[in-house]
Amino acid sequence: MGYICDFCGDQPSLVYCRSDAACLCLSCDRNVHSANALSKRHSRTLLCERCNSQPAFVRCAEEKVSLCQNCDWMGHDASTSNSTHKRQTINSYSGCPSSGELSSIWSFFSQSDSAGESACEQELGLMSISENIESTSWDPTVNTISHNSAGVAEVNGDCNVDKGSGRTRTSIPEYRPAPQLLDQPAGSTDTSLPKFCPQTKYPGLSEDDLYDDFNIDEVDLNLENYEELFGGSSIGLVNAIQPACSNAASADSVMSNKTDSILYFTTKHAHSSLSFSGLTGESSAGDYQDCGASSMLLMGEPPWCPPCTESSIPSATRSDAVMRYKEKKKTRKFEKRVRYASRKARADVRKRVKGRFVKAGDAYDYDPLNQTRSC
DNA sequence: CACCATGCTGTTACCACAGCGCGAC
DNA sequence: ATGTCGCGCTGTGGTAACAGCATGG
Repeated sequence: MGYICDFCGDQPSLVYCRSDAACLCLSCDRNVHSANALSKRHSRTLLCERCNSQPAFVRCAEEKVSLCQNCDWMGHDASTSNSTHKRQTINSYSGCPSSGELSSIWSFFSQSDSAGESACEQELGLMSISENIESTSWDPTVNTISHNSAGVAEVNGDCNVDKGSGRTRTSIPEYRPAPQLLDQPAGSTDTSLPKFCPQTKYPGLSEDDLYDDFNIDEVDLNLENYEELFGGSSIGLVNAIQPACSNAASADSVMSNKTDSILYFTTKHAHSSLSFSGLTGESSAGDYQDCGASSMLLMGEPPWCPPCTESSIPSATRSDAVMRYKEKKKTRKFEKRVRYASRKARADVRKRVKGRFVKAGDAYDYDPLNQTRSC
């Protein structure tokens, strides 16, 4: 990733698509993400101009560079004079925005960066998460779990109203093109810094839908069933997170509300880099940084995690949400995705000894075709 | 409370080989 | 520039082995 567009391999990359884990030039970004409805839902943001590999989440007004969380920390450490630099959050976007719309989100974004209007822009030139929101079945009150949902731009500005149901989404702030200036210096990190991460979209239960096209499946590979999601096997993960959370609720209180905390983790996991299992003590925050979500595991309390999870969510609402979540999971398909049907076909008929493939002609104890033994 | 045995669940390695990708020519 | 060849790697499923956790004594 980085420097050159992953798609065309020609133009400098400018945009990072977390769904595709790809760095794209603006032109390819439009082309790729205008392909279908699912790709339009991909959340994209600018590419970090320092490391050229991570999604940027903040714009340093002084240095005029877009930075990922890691580079921001490195460059604006409290011990340096740079810590006083004014920085502006960089919102992510979905859909197929025009350069003008990008400029409206990112005041620093120059329309000259773009290569002109595409057919996609002319036809679909709106960025929106409304489609995603509509698809969610979660109660809006559940979404109040997250309070930092300003991360996604809503150009048509009606995100507070669920078009499908007409319900008011009080928890989702209206998009304001005016830049958010970060007044606090980066040095006062611990608790404040992760909270302004704009990349984290609606990390409540509705994430399930927002990232349905790719993330949840990957989560499901690791957390196959509901019992595991809500049961003890995740305790270790939560406990692993816990020591890093300087001001988070105690592990006991977290686990006392298993459903919610595991859902928090699940959605975070869905947001963060694809594999969590490889996280070791030697790993740095930057290694697992996905602009906030994953690094927050290391750096502090997630911004969407309310100080008191137990009291802020009515138990009826929670159980209602859990019930819907269970139903939804039930309807999902967890079939293993076979990439090469021909290989599967061969494996299906291959003779085995204790489950292992044997050479053709050798003795076997299992024949998938006729269930007989050769010896 | 600590320890141990038992049972259950989830993960991983193993095997052969067709087919794919890539470099060399 | 294009086609051919050879080599190395990948991925496929059932099973055993192993790890980890929960429970009861």
